[in-house]
Amino acid sequence: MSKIKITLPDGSVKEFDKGTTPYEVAKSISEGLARNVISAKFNDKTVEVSTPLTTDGNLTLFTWNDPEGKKAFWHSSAHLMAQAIQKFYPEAKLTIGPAIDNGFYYDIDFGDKSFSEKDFEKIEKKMLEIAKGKHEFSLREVSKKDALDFYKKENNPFKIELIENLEDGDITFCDHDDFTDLCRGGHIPNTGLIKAVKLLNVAGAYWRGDETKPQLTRVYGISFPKQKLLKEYLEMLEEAKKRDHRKLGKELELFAFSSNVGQGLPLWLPKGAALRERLEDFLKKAQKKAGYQGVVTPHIGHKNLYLTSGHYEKYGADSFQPIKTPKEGEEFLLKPMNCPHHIEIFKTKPYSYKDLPVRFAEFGTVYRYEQSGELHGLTRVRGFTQDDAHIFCTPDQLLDEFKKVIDLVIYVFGSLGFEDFTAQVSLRDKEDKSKYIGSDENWEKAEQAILQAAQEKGLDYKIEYGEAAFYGPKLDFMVKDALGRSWQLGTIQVDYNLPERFDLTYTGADNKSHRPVMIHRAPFGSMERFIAILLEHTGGNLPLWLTPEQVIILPISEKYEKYAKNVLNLLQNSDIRATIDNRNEKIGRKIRDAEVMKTPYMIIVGEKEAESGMVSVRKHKEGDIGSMSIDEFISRVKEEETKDIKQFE
RNA sequence: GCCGAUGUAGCUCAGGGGUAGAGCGCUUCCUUGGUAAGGAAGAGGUCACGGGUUCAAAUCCCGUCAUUGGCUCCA
Repeated sequence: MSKIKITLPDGSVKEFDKGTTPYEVAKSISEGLARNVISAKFNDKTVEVSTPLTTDGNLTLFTWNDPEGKKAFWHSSAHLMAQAIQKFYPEAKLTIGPAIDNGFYYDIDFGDKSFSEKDFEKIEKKMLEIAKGKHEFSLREVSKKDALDFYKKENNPFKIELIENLEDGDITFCDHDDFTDLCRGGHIPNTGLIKAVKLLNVAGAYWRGDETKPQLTRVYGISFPKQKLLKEYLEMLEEAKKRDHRKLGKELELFAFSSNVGQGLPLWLPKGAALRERLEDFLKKAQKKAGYQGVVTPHIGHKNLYLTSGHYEKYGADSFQPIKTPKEGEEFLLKPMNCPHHIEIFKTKPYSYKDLPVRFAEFGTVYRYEQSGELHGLTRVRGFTQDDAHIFCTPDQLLDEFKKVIDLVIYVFGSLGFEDFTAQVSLRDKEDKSKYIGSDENWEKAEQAILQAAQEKGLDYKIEYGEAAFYGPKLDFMVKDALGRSWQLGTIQVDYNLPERFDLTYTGADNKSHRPVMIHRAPFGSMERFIAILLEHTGGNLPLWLTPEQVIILPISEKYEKYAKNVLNLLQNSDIRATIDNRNEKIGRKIRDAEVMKTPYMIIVGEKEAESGMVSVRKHKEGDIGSMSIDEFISRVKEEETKDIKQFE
């Protein structure tokens, strides 16, 4: 029998009989690995653990602890779920059922039947029941004709469409138990490994993600090889709910919504407004150092402005509609972005190349008509404030300016503890250029500038095609919320096109007119979304320099209120945000309430303190940290307040 | 916008064809208490809104609005 050489990830090469399976390779390494191996990759192609290997190559074995292992596990679970669902809904037409980051889903056309959460329990039960049968997943090749015949018999147009787009010879079916599905592979050995199952939710999803195509029912679920892991996962979800910014915003009295004002229009309560202001001040300070100049522009702009910019053509129909002046019938739009206004500021005077770059910054509030179903807490709203700025520079300055903005974004993120962001370079859709304005040449230059800047800054970025703005490519900084959903916060965009549309010029050293390049940028992205994500990351335990109330003074009884007031004055003189809790409550109660409100420091004052002129300090979550002089306490707070914030250089 | 779910007191929620409940919060009184909930009394709700079915609707049905999980979208 001929032999094949298998290279393992550690570089070791072993010889096996031709036709050896990954499972057998695992077994040759250790029994334990063989028990746990659930998926494998051979020469960068996902294979089944039972696939016979017939050539030399690199083999990687995966267990549940590898992301690839989980993927195979969840993908297999999707098959199982589809099978269980078809037991109750024989007419349901299956489409696709992939693994996702946390679990799996299957998109199913239930026809005129409906499927809802009420059905979850019976499906879960059925899945576990089938799983116990330890049915093997086995992959087999089928001809295109046979595959089409199979689904024609089932009258499933979705699978037929999928198969029609596949090459003959490249089509495989996966069987387990009495269930067969079109599938390219990547399964666990058998259903028996699936020990715990939970369906999570149902949602509508368009076939192939296309709004114009039929809507299917997407059933989400998750599964585990141990019951305990499911329990832990559900507990994790519960914990994440506690960090939901919508819940924290209510509890900490930061913001609210009112249907009388309108959906997606946040109301900032005093504590939230003050929090925003501190963030704004923080950025303003850094921007001042970086050579930005503040500007202020109105909340509306003439429709012509957006006709010129191209925004009207692109978004006009999906925006809040123009406001008209009563007599002249002139049309104004609520501004959906600040760029055209800043461009008009640039145009108020002629520029020499010596004047550039100019950087106009504004915390500009904008209004966008987001479809009602897209609104989400503070992360997706209809009225929000961008920490916006536009840099107008010469083409020569572009790279350097762009890199400086990257520094600023990273400074902002670092100061607020967002270490695990993803940098995403958003480029044009290669296939469909009609969605964008401007020449190929301009786009080429702009995209190259971003890529070069990102590389030179050593950013670990990924490229997404089709995610660019219509006027230029972007570098986006994405951060996840408590539930792992990714949100774009900071953004930097290069724009050769709007300067052209608005005919912006500066005079060069050659005394000729030249076209400046624009950088659009917002390190926070928007105040609303940034604060939302900040709350979810900190669980509401904001850093001391940001937190609404830094210190609460808790008198033991009303006898010590006078001393408490003295302490309050001293703290306030040192710009420490403090209040007194002078309710007629016991100290234990006051402490509990302050802990619940996540107030970082509690000062307890009673007879001892009033006599000695000291304060007893308790730190949130940590408890009593002893007594100290008021001066000592003040310097402690001041020190902690500044330790998170380094100056922007 | 689409598919699904939800909407009961300021908050968190239970209930459910016969006219409204709890805990917390709030008000008043008692208590002046040393590191996570002191005690008592009281006020507070056209059960989101609009229709329909019914002798009777907060409850069932339809619509609207809002919230929410996704999809689509995101200048």
